[in-house]
Amino acid sequence: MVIGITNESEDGALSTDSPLSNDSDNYGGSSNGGVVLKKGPWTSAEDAILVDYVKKHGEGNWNAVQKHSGLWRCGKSCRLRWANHLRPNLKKGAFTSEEERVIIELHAKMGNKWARMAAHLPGRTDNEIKNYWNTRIKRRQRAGLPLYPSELCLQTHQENHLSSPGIYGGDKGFHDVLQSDDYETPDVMVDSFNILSYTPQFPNTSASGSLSNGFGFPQFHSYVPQMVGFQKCAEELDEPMSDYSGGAADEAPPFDRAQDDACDNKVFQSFGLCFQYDPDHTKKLLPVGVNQDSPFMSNGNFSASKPFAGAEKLELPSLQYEETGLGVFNNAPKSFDSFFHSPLSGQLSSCCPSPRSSGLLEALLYEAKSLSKSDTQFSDKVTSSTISHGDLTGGSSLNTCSTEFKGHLDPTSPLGNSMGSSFNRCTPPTPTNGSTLEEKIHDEGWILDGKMTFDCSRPDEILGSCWLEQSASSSKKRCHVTDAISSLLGEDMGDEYSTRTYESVSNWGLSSCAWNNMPAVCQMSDLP
DNA sequence: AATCTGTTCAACCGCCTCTCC
DNA sequence: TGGAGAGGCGGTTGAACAGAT
Repeated sequence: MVIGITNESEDGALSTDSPLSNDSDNYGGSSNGGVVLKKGPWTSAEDAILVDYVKKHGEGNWNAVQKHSGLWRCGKSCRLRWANHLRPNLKKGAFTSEEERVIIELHAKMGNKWARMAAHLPGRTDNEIKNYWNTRIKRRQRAGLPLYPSELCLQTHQENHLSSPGIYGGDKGFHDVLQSDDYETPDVMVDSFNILSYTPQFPNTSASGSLSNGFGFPQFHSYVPQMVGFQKCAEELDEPMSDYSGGAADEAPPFDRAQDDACDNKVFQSFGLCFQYDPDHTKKLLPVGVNQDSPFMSNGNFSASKPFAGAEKLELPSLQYEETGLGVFNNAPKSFDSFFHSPLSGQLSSCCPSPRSSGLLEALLYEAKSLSKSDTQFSDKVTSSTISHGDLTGGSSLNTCSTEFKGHLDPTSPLGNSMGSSFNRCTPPTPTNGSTLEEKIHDEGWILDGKMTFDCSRPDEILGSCWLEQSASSSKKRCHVTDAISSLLGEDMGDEYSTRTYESVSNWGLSSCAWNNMPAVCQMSDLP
């Protein structure tokens, strides 16, 4: 049976004898036992009916509203309307600065627990908060700002540092976490205001004296090229880089000194991945706090869906902060220094503002532009860097990148997969030959053919030796790259940028090496 | 003035948990 | 104990609006 729907004028006045419904043609409706329930915007008449009903019967039993009031709305819709718009004591209007502050704090601690957050903000609804947050995310993303104020990060970090020795100092290595077959996101259940955070542990790194703790802010989950920004900020602060990289045990990095917001932001934006620095160079500078549970890091992206404090059962990411998914290199200060002091780094920092809110495409363009400006100098590095750093590997087994590469492309990679996610996110158009970009990589060998050994810890070398040199020495491969990038970006953009963006692609690979915990030296051999 | 693009926010949907029988 | 219903929650959508071109 379909109940007849009457129409209601725009002002809510009923045009027929029933206040219910109407407009179902416009907004559709769901069938509930043959009754077509109205959907879409509520009219004032419907609101009045609902308010009247609640006054008489109280909240709850929403499915009974329809029966008792004749309001042709499903119970859920009634509940939502009441909770979000009709219930008393609702605050309307923009959030106050205090409310915003609370939201930010709460989100840092809770993640996307809108309802729980709303409980701390009288008069505000979860929907409001959710909308606000999503808007804020976009806004800050556009502005290239971190989601959370640095003070909050620092505060939270300090709390983390103090409150979670078991996590930071745990025995379970990051390898274990990452590589266990049954890896799963660790749950960190905490009291809402007693924050614990989870940061994966890395092997061969001391719980103290590493930058992991110091940089264990999600904001620092970025990528190496952007570290130049960090350096720059350090310079502005008159703080030599060594102060950071060689910090004493338990010494928090002096981010609290970066009071200047602009600089502060630079710092926080600049460090995506966190590195653990081993001063004796025998250990790798490993990405630390590559915490996929972080709201900032998932799939190499900034995710706002999770509290960086690690509260709550952690969720899959929902969005954002598409960080430039570029390289992650894991090595000791030499790499830092060489990178920082390389012409490339200088130009990167000085010429090309990092696309903070960029996604893969932006990252590509950014990288392309950056690298194009440093081509001359950079090429020098390229031609001299095809070396193997076996000394860094110790007894590490060498993995062929053909194997690892598949891992990189695995969107389920627990570390979020800079490369896999990049490809998967972008889902490049099918290249002309019908294969995907990934397939091109494998099948046509424009990346991997030939024997090649490179040091994953040396992005400059990888960029040079693996990709650039290959490309430089083989017009064919360069063309392949060009084609692939064109496919990825679309013909127009690809034409413009592809001759540069193969460097970026190499960064993805590099990033993936680190993220997938590859040995420091990756051997590209025996590949098609 | 028309069109395009971005933003905001109300509402819906699907999934999950809880409660009751 | 398990199934059904109700409610809650978070993600997503799309209309309305505003600003830019």
